[in-house]
Amino acid sequence: MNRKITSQYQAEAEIFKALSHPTRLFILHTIKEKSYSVSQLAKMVGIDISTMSKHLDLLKRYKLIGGIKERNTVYYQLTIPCLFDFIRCARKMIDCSPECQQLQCVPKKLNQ
Amino acid sequence: MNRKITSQYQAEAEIFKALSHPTRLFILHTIKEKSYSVSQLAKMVGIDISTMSKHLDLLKRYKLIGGIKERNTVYYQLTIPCLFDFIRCARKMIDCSPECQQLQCVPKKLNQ
DNA sequence: CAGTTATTTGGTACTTTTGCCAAATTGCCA
DNA sequence: TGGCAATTTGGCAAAAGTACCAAATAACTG
Repeated sequence: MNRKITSQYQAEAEIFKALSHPTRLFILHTIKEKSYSVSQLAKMVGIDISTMSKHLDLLKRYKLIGGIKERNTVYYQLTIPCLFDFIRCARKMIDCSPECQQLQCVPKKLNQ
Repeated sequence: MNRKITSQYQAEAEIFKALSHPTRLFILHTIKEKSYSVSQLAKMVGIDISTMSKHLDLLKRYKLIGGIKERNTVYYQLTIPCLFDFIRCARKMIDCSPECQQLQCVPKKLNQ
């Protein structure tokens, strides 16, 4: 059954993995309003340009962002507008715990 | 600035990381309707019980699931009901690409 | 209490991810 | 064409994640 589960959830897991690094979340939030170049983003975060390039490449591979080349600078921008509906959704979930307690949707008997 | 970004997006990134493994997504979907024990889940996936225990522990650390002990078996269940609103939301995003093309929300000039 | 069952923890090996440096590539401009 | 600027790629080392086995723990049962 291992194979079956893998194929079913692999793709989904990979998207989450793409979103599972602070720098990449920063990128997505930062280029939401305005495109930035690789070196601009690298400077903002304080990491090597090549490292930033690789983060951007990863996001590009999952079609979350895309780059537009002007002269010899690549400006990155969001490809999927609904990405932020999603992230808003994620935050709602993350903040859910207290709400959950109000709504009493925590399992009745939790061992500690 | 590195520090600032880390603190701001670290927590969010960690939640995504918790969701970035096929087995853990399987767990969440499987215990949605009905609680299962560690060994039951391990058998379904076809991995070692100790490995499954560690996946469950990770999800528990992020308060996504909780365990109820009956006799000497621990049954795991979802803690956050809105988790699936979120996952539905994630799937919508993942399936977004074709929609996006219809809606022409792909950047105008994408270099390949 | 001794044995059994279920889970967790510790240890180890393997793989993947991340980040830097250096080198290669691409495209502009004099 | 030669040099410059921006980005990408390759290589390596450190860190993190994953999976197994074996041992430890916890809780029931005779």
